[in-house]
Amino acid sequence: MGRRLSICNSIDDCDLAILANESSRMTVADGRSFIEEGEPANDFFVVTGGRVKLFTLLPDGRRQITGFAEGGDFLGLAASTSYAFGAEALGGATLCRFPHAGMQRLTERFPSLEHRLREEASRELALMQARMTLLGRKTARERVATFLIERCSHLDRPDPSHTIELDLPMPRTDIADYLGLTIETVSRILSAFKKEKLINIRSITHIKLLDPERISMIAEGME
Amino acid sequence: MGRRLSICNSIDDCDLAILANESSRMTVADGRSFIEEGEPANDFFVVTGGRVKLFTLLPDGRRQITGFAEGGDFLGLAASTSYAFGAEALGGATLCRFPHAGMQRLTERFPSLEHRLREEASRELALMQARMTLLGRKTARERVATFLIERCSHLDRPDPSHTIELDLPMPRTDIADYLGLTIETVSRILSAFKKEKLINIRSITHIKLLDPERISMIAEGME
DNA sequence: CCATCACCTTGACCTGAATCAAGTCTGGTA
DNA sequence: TACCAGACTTGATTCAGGTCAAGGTGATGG
Repeated sequence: MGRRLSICNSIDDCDLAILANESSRMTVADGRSFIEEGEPANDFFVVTGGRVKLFTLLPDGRRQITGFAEGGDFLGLAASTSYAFGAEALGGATLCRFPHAGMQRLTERFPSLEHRLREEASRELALMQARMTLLGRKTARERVATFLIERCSHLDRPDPSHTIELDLPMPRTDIADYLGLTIETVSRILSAFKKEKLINIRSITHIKLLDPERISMIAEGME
Repeated sequence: MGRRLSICNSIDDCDLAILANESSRMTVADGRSFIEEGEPANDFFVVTGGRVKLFTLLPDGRRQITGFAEGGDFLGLAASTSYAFGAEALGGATLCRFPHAGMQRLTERFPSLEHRLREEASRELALMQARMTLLGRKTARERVATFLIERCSHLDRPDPSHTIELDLPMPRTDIADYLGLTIETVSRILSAFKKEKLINIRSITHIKLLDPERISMIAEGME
């Protein structure tokens, strides 16, 4: 997710008035949820600011975070009649909401938009494929390493130097639920990485990768 | 996957000649692979007969099976420039191959096809969401139960009676790699289910669900 | 009709990550 | 400056599932 063309770009002669007509802006406060898993799916969303987490729940409360979304990301493709996931703001977010009906009017007027949506879905599918491998086959160390590397690709300016400064805007609980681990395990492994001089933990949210190369290797199970 | 409309149905005045022009049939023998992960993605595929497994690999050979596909299923959406997965026949399969260029000609002529592809991708996304929860948060028992229930939905005639006969066309190794377990664990849990009178194991590939209701409960972690 | 081989099951044991249980750190409040 | 609450870390212990190691089973061929 992140840093790629917004859906507007697929509308060559992008008539922004029409686009605005079919959508409405909304603001979601930290921790507030705006998509309920299983509810009828009536809207698409585009994240315009802040961050959002997507998740599914088991009846007893176990949670799997299936993705984080930020500015420019598209939400709601993983839904037929009802949403296959819940979504909730992570530190406050602003969204653009597109009712399905309106989106359909848009795709009729701008056929390339439909193609754009498919591309978006494909990209998401490819990511999920990798995430299934992470959840099904990687060790805890590999998962955390993968997570760190993944976060790097969300940076605006991929630092040219050898060390990379990372901001982890989500609490450990979310990282754990994203990686299929417990918070304790995530914490322990970050501590271990620190002891191994792979990272510096400047604060809870701010981490510096001292050896991104090596962390990538660990992420792929090739350490 | 399975038992839903083929892409042809989105072509209202379906000109089969045109469709045939843009595609080629192929046969893949048992165990032969026809998509290599990471290779440039030039084709879409539709499974017309037999079965296929999709998977990703880690460098050391660990494998995650990300899905099984059968008649009518569409392959290749989870790809941008290169395939995000490998694919291999499971007991022999026949496929229809659509080069991207040809597919593009088709979507130009039949715009609703593009929509159909997006729907297909959405459906797949929703399935993957559930599978991530399985891999990240479910116990081995829950995974195997989920697998059995999932297989039911692939049956032609969902048996009206209370017990359901299932055919598992894939070896234990594939089930294990699909569920993120080992073959031993899969085997043990099937034996446990048998001992608990939840299933009968008539042969390696043929299983009878004696209490589908209860198995569903286990699958959702509510036993 | 037996041998073989591939696949599956079962058992014994081990281990990575979960669970349970203290601490510690941080930032907000008074 | 001290207090508090919530989030994080760390340690001790447990346990689900993995690993290692025999057996079983059933389809194929000699």
